[in-house]
Amino acid sequence: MSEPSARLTRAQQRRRSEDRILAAARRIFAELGYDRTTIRAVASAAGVDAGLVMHYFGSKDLLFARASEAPADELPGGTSDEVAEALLTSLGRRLTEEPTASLAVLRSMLTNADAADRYRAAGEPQLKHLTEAIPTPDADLRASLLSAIVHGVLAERYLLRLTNLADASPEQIVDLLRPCFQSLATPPPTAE
Amino acid sequence: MSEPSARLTRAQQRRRSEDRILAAARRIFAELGYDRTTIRAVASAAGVDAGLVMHYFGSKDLLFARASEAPADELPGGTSDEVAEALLTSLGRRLTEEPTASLAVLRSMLTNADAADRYRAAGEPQLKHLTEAIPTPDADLRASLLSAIVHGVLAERYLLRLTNLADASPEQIVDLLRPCFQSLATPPPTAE
DNA sequence: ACCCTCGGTCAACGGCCGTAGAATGAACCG
DNA sequence: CGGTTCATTCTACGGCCGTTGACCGAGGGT
Repeated sequence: MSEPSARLTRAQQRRRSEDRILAAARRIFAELGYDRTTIRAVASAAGVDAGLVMHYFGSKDLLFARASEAPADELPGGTSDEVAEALLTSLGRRLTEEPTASLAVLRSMLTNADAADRYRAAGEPQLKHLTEAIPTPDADLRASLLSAIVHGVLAERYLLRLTNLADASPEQIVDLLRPCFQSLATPPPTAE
Repeated sequence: MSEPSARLTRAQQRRRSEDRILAAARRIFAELGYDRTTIRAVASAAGVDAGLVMHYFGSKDLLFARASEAPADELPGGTSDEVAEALLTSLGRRLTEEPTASLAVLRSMLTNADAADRYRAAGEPQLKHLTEAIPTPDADLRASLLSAIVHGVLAERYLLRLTNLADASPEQIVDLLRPCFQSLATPPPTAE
């Protein structure tokens, strides 16, 4: 009996507004970073008043926290080769479907302590995972280098939009990086 | 008759103040990035008034431009192997002596268009150089990946200070990255 | 029909920032 | 010594921002 178009219950209204605010926040945080993003701009992009954003999310920090929530990729365990391939697959996916929420963190991490913490927290389990799979004493450094490479590529492709990286196909990037990842994940087979 | 300690000519005074302002600006821009750095903070760290900074440098943008001037590394030409090794050497040097001026750019490039342009401009000749030395059709992409790796490592070591990367010795990092760089700089010897 | 609830707006405050311009006093030059 | 230059400081303006609290009006339960 309810009209299919207009009428919304209060809960629906609220949810719709919150979703629109979060979507706008993710987009703008990812585009401008934490500092240059203003609550007023987010509100305006979401079609609401700035006061409403405060009302629902409490503060700019909390809004950023909510907007940058992103499920971390689960890397399956296994040999170092398998983990390297899994990391490549994860990178390939992130090169295919632009991960706006994690881009917000990536964009802001160099100038905002909260975002930096969030970045560390998101990367830590993956780092631990990688470290455990790499059978060398310097496993932790190797894992960190792998992480640095992944994020360096993502940053230059999506944030800096360096044309070479932005135009390349995910497969091409992944294929070029494969030997790179393998050399870091596995001890050199040359000496034995 | 001039005291060895105190008396300074006007030109000396000016030069001393400009140098102190530039040094403070480099440090703070590198630490906080463009946006969070205030002229007042730079002036205070340099022991002068904010008006003086404006008087000498004209604007915050111009101050940033002056503070982030850094001579680019010249990469010698040669085979792809040699260029890869030269890039590694350059990275090793930047891991040994912290390059404050380029850290200011690195810190700010994700949130400031000027810094992003400066970053592109600084990297472009090196990229061209790398591209010319790599004998594959996808040389430009390979060069960009190499650049992304270098800057990813620098950012995580100096800006994010991820402990694994911050504690490692430059030699260790360079050695681990060598096969990585070689695999990107040279076509795979497997297929032939 | 009543009234409480609550989504939403509006106007304002206090703070920090980049920047401009007047004022001061010492260094320089004749 | 007198006047000019110039390094330096002080004060203030206008703007943007995060945040607040009063206010409005339409649900929605009873």
